[in-house]
Amino acid sequence: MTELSKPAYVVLGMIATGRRSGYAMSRAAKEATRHFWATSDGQIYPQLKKLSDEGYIEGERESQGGRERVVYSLTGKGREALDEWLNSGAKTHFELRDEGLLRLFFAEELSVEQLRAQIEIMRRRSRRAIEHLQELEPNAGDMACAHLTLRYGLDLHAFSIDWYDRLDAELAERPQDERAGDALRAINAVPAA
Amino acid sequence: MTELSKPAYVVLGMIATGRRSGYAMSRAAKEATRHFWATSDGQIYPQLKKLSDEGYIEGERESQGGRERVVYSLTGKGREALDEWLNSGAKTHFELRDEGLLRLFFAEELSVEQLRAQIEIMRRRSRRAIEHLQELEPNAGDMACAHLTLRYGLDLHAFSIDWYDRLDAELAERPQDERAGDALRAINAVPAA
DNA sequence: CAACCCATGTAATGGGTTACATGATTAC
DNA sequence: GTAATCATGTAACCCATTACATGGGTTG
Repeated sequence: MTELSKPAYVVLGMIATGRRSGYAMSRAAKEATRHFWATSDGQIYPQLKKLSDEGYIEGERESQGGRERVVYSLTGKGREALDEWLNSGAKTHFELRDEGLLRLFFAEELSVEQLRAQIEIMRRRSRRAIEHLQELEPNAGDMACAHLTLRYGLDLHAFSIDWYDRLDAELAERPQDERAGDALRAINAVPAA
Repeated sequence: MTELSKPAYVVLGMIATGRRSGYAMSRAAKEATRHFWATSDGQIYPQLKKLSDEGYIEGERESQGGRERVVYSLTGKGREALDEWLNSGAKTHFELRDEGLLRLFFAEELSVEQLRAQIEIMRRRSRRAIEHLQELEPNAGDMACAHLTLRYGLDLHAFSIDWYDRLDAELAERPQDERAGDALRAINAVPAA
C-alpha cells in the first residue's frame, strides 16, 4: 500500500470529522487548520476526484433546499488508510517559516533601535494572530480536537510574545545606537539576572 | 523598485553576515536557518547568478590553497535592497506546517490511549529537535544573531514539550479506552485545576 | 437588486526539493 | 587509498497558491 499525499489525508480526515462536502472542507481548512497546516481549494477539489477514482471515498449528490452539492463518505479502504496514518509511528513533517526570525538572523549590523522596531513588528503580528484565533473559537463548535489545536495556536503566540518581551526588555537597557550584534553579545555574556 | 524574492534576501543577508560563497551560504542555510527558514542549493546557486546579473552583488573568483571558489560582495544597490527589507514595516510571512497537530485535529474518534501515543511521538520529535539544535550551537561562533535565533528554536520546542506534557497529564487521568473527543470535552469542562 | 455566501472546479504560475552531475582537496 | 568535505551547478519533478470562471440562493 503506497502512502497517500498529505492533502489526501486532509480530505480523508475532514470527511471522518463531519466536513463532508468540498466546500465544508474548504471552510474548515481556512478557519480551523490554516494556522498549522494550510490547504487551498486548488488541492481539495482535485483530491476529491482522485480519491474517489481510487476508491478511498464515495460521493453522493445531494440537493438540500435547491442548492446542489456532493457529500462524501469514507469507504472501508479510506477508513483504513486514515486510521493507519492517524496511528502511524512514522516521524511527522514539521516546518516553520518565519520571515521575522530570518530578519533577526541578519540583524547583526542594525542598530539596537532598528532591531527593537523589528521585534515590535513581530510582537504585533502575534497579537493579531491571537485576536484572529479568538474570533474563530466559536466556529469550532463541539469539536474538541478543533478547540485543542486552536488552543495550541493561542498558546504558541502567547509564548512568542513573551519571548519577544524579554528580549526587548534587555535591549531597552543598552545604548539605542549600539550595533545590535554587539548588544546581544553583551547581554549573553551576563546570563539571566 | 520591485521587491525581491525571499531567497534573494536570504542570499543578500548571507553575504552581509560574512557567508560570502555559495557553499558557505548553503552551509549556513542547513545549519543555522533551516529550523525557521529552509533554503536549498537549488535556490541559492541560481539566485547568485540572477542577483549578479541584476547588479545587486558582485562575484570574485578566489583560489585559496588550490581550491577555487567565488566570493561575493554587495553592491550599493544590493546593500540598499537588504537594508530596506531588514527595516521594512511590512507584515512578514509566517507559516507553520505541523503534521502532528494535523493528526491531533482529526483525532476525535481515536481512543485516549491512541491519542496519547501520538502526543508521545510529538514530544519525542521536539526532544530530538532540541538535541539537534544544541549540537549546532558551537557552529554559530561569534554571530550573536545566529545564537539568538537558535535560542528561539530551543525555547519553542521546550514550550511545545511542556504543552504536550500538560495535555498528557490530563489525559492520563481519563479511562484509556474512552473516545478522545469525549475525554477532551470533559477536560475542558473542568478548567485548569 | 446588489452584495454576499454557498458550491465547484481549472489553469497558469511560482516556489521549492531532490537527485543528478562533476571534480578537486584534505584528513584518516 | 578511500571517505569526507569543499565547491558549484542543473533538470525533473512535485507541491501549492492565485486567479479565473461559473452559477444558484439568501439577506438586507
